[in-house]
Amino acid sequence: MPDLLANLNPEQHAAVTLPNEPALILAGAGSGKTRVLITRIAWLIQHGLASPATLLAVTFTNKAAREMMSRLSALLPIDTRGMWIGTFHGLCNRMLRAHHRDAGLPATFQILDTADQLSAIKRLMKGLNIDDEKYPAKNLQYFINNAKEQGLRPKDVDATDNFNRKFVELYEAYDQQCQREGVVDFPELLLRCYELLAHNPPLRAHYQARFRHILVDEFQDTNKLQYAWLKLLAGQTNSIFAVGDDDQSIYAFRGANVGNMRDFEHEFKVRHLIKLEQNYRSHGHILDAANQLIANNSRRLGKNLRTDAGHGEPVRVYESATDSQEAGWIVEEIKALISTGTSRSEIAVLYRSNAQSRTIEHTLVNAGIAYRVYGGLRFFERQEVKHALAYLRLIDNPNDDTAFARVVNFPTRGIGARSIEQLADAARLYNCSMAAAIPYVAGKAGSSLAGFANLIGKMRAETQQMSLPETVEYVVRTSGLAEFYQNEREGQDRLENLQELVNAAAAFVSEEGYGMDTPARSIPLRPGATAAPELAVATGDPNTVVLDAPGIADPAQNPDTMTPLAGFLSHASLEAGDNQAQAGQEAVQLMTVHAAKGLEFTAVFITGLEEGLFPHENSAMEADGLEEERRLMYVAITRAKERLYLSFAQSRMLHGQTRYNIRSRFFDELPQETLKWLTPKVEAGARWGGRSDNAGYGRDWFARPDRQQGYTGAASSSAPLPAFANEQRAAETGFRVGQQVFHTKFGEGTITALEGGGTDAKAQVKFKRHGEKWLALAVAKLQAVE
DNA sequence: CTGCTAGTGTTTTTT
DNA sequence: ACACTAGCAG
Repeated sequence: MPDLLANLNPEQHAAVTLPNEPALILAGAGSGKTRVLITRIAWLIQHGLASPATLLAVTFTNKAAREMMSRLSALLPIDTRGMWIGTFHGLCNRMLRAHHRDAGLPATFQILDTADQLSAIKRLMKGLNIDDEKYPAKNLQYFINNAKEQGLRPKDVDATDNFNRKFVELYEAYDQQCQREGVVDFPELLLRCYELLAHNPPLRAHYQARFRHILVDEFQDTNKLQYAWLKLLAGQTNSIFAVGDDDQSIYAFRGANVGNMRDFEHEFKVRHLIKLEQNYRSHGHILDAANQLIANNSRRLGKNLRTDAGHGEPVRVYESATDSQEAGWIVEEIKALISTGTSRSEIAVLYRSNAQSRTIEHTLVNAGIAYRVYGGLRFFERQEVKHALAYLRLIDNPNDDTAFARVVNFPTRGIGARSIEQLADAARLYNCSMAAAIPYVAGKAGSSLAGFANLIGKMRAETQQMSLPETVEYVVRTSGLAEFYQNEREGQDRLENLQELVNAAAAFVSEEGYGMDTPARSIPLRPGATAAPELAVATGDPNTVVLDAPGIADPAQNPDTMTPLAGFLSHASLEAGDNQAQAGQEAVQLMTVHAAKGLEFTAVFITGLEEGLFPHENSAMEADGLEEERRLMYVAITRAKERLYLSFAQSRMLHGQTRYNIRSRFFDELPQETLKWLTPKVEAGARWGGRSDNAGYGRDWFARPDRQQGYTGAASSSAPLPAFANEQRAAETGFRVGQQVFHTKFGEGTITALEGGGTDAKAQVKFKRHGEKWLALAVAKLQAVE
């Protein structure tokens, strides 16, 4: 029996061996959070306190779920496949498939990803003749998802004004459309599952009796609905083992509610609150910086990281004039790091927003340094892959209008916008799907549509006995997609991706344990399994089935669980694939701070540390926005193991305009003794002439004279804006940065910087012909050009 | 039906 | 700056 508890520190040990009672583990960055979670599960099983079937472990990402399963099976010789370890959405999908009738869904219900959802909403609004100017589809999408994540159906939403009433009305129409088409969006998976349990006492009792141990990772990221779902599953008797870090809560913008941690503590009367504060990642100075920064936040649960490693190196700070200079310096440092033996993949360049990567990428390319950027299109989001999936979806569920609209004329088969409009009208008239409305369309349009219907019908018939990979290959071929991309000049990559989709289907079949020949659209009984593991309450023997609630469908006998095809389509929606280019390559890592959460690197650059950028200006308008930015900075700092660089630039190109920024307030919140300024530290007031505070925060950076200003929110229009440093100078010197000026000798130019005050005031001017020059305003005769 | 142009948006992101 | 989309001309 492996000693699971060896090498755990006292807090980790205590957390792993807690009794089965509500527990909150406050796990600081780099404190071995995942290890505790996994060891806890293994320990429960090893000591007979739980069986794999009575455990439920929830994560936010598939990556985290996979890591949990692989590390768990490394600790204990168990098959993690049947265990309820997964993402909120994945687990809800599983439950809804098993009980789709109770949930009011067809067996083949399909999942709309965010893009599918938006096109479904656009289609709906078009049909209802809604003015997209007045009610933008994107806003409606946000409104709907937000409502669902609060657990609100249309009838529950408080419609305070006509505008909101319209949104509620559209929300209702959207839900009806989804229901008719047999599709669910992401938040619907959770809400539907929540309602399934809430409205079905025997089913709820069944799952409550089953999941004696509920473990939640990244608890600070849960939203209201996810927390409500967890409470429902826990019931009165079960406990939740929640692991999280309020200081790393950086997803409020997508509905995460840190307050859930406090609520959980009170509502579950948590007696076991354990803080993991021993950090195994970073050197001392880095942790000191993180600790002191985050201490500026209020309403924390409270935590201070400590390390046994020494102070290590100081935190290096660099100021540059421009963003390209900043990039140049980063590249030089990277070269130096590489030459002293640091692996490229151990170096990360972090930024607040994606737009910042461009300059850095350019500079890296020119220097010939391999890098990789996180983010971007993922495999199942590629258009050719989505096209192929749409055909597969239509085979399984002809009512899926989103899939129908996507491929009815792709590859082109003479079905134009007019025909599709006619068809949509007919579908609305008969309240049926577009596929079902085809017979009602007359004329030429009708016959070409009938041709498409025949194609889908033929595909459905001929794939009846095919395995999943065969089905995918057949569809890619028969749909005409393969031929289309074959003939397309730039279609080679897309063609390869379609082949990759066939491979993905084969991999899926093998990973899920289906027989390779299992027909894609039949309900399989997995070979080797005497029954589905889902409802097997194993008491020692994992193959012993004890259905502890009579009348609850056993997925093994119930023809209502997922077919390989439905499973694959779910998989494609729920797991869009890797979004990192050429994984595994020895390359410098470029990513946003958000994307860096959970990762660690020997050397980390945090770039663009400027007011307006980091903290981001938009955060000033949001409640607790600044605190979230600070947590983000905290996450960024704690990624570094040995060496941390902080940099900022005086000017930066953004959205085609040069912006002049002052350094981030975060510099003032760090312990100065840990910082080593590589460029002279200029006191905040000095550059701009006597101001010591960080003015300028919250300014509307995007004001553009050539474009009409849209609605920017109440906060920006009603609250008086603080004075902006450059404007402050403008009042004293009569000039401002960005201003066009004329000089008798150098001609026309633009002011790029202002410095000093009174008789010492200087301006840096970029002349069209003579380059950049510093001019003393008292001497040079600069004229403003209007 | 395809290809161009004008217009627009532009923090962070998973499912 | 740049990428994406909607609308329209060919």
